[in-house]
Amino acid sequence: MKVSREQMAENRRRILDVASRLFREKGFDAVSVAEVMKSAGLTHGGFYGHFSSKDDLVAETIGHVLAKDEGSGAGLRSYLEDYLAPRHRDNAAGGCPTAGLVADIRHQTPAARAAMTAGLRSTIERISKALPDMDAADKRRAAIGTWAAMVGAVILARAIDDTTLSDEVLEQTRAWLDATISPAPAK
Amino acid sequence: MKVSREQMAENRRRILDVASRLFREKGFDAVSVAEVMKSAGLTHGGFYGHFSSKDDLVAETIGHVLAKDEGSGAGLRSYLEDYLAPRHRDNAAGGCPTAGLVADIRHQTPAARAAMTAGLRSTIERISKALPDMDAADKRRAAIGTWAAMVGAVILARAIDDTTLSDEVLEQTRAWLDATISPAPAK
DNA sequence: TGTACATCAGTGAACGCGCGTTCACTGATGTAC
DNA sequence: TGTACATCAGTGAACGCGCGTTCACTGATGTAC
Repeated sequence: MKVSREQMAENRRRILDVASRLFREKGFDAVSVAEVMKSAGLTHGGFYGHFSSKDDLVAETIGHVLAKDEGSGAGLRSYLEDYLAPRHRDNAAGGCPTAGLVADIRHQTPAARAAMTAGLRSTIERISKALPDMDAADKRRAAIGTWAAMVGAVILARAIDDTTLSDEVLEQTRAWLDATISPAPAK
Repeated sequence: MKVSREQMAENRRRILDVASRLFREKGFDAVSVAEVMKSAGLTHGGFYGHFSSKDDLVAETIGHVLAKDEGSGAGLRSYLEDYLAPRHRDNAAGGCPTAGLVADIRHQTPAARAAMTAGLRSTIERISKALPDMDAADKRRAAIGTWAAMVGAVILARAIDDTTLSDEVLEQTRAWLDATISPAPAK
């Protein structure tokens, strides 16, 4: 049966929300169109009224989730603390879309890669602005290095089988970044 | 037809070599058993004489490729230079197994995760030993942070659609790590 | 404002396809004599 | 060392299954009067 225009827009939003969680949790390939639609409370046949293909959903989802992911607003130090935490590692579905999706992007369509590239560009700029006083070139360098280490550490920690080592990777990376970001903030 | 014992052992080795390249290039899910066997010069039916399942191949491949990946032997600085290079980014099939496979491991069997964890543990130790003089705790911290940034940077660089930004991520991470590893090596 | 009907969002059965896996068969290997 | 035959690595057709996608249908929406 037909639904109202607002209902349809809300359905589309719910499909994207649910897809972004499922994709982060399981990866693009391991999530079926039927699973996304069922999780959104719909049947799979209606999918193609909203998206032209599963690839289209993937690209739209990346744009959708990165638009929402506008940082905490708090300082870089507390951002690091939340990011490099077991809670974040264990919550891929609700966690950073970059950490959850970036490695899979290599095998997706050009539209999906473009959406992810835009997200990465803005994240690097956001981190750069949050860095303490240094000249612009140093800020950009530190922002890129810091972001690479953050994403890398969460990906490594999620792969590791052993909680002790996994926790250590997060905690040591956090301590190391804390130290390198401001070499002497005193105590 | 039956083949000699040595031939069979060589076939198994070739399957693992070919699988490790294909998995790094396309990801575990996107490579079929038939594709691996064909690339190894065999037919798909013979696969189950060597491995009990595709999951088994995945786990065996990780052990196989990590056993081979015994570092360059050269110094850490030249390792960084090769690792954080466009040539490495563009050669996922022949590149670092960690950068190529670690993000996918989350969705694999416990055996596969255990093999990857062992590889990560030994890589961290290897980097730790290659670091210049500092006390043991600092070495381990720097090794973990450095490794996270290396893996993260290559994964980010491979996701990015824009060569300029991708090159920049590699180069800035390299420069940043170079600077943080030895704060004042003079010139 | 109230009615008549064209529109179209969502339904669910059905499709073709590629996947992992199985199995009856083949013929070279390698052992027993 | 040479022959006879049991073994078994590899072959290729076939299987069941889940996937992305299509389509005839339904019935609430929202527009024309």
